[in-house]
Amino acid sequence: MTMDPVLPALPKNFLRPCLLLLLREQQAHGYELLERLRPFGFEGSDPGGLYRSLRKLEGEGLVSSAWEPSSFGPARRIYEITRAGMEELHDRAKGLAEARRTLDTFLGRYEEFVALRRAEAPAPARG
Amino acid sequence: MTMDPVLPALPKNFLRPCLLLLLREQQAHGYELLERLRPFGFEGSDPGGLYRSLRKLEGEGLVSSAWEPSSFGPARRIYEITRAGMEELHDRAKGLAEARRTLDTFLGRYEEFVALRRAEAPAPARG
DNA sequence: ATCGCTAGGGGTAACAAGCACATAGCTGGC
DNA sequence: GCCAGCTATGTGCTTGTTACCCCTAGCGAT
Repeated sequence: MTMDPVLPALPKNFLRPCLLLLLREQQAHGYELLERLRPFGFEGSDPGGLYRSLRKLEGEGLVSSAWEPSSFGPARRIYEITRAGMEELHDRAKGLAEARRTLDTFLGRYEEFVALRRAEAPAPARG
Repeated sequence: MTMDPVLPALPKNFLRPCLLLLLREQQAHGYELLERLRPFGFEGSDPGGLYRSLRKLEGEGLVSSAWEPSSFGPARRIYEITRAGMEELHDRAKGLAEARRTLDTFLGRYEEFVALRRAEAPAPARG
């Protein structure tokens, strides 16, 4: 059944550009990114996927990492965006801007039809 | 390599809501939908996926179909949206509106950073 | 009958997402 | 020492989606 109330319907590989953007704003380790990802629709879940994605980005040379020995807990792997990663981010941003335009088209036509409906049948069950 | 110039990065199940919207505007057969889908970022490709999606929608009761005997070519299957399909469309539209908000967040922060950059290093190579 | 067009459909391999589970280091209590 | 609990990083497994390429069938014209 899988009955979600609204379900986000985020873009396809959205996690990757989000990570690149966040790392561009500020280098970080995975656990921290998990928190900073929330405003982008990732509800704090799935650390596994996050780390996997980070390792993949590193494998592609888009981010680099180094261990940081922590004095109060286990060592962390600090991720940093590379120059190639920034270029990738630019490209993805272009694609996402286009996706937004497409979404606008969709939502525009959707709402247009809703408005039309309302005009045809005003106050269907009222009074 | 598979280097797409921009790559659309559309939402995950975007085809489905698009089909529902198009069928809500006007009933149609598959081949026609293939054309009408273009403004939504589907470059006329993959008829297979389209038909599969349509059959699935029908299996879920969101669209219904009937054969229309054509006098000048092979018969076509005409698809029509059902009431359940319209409700599904409403739900998806909510989700997509949320996705657009998320995209706005992303692009806002992205451009913010780009602008900041430009302020730091104004006119790098300009006569 | 066969070619070419329109229309509808299937198979599959690659990839992404989601979920649970495993590992490892450190701190604090006993 | 030892165990519990926290932080931090990671792996495995199972599904879902996507993308690509191929196949069938009806019809009109040659």
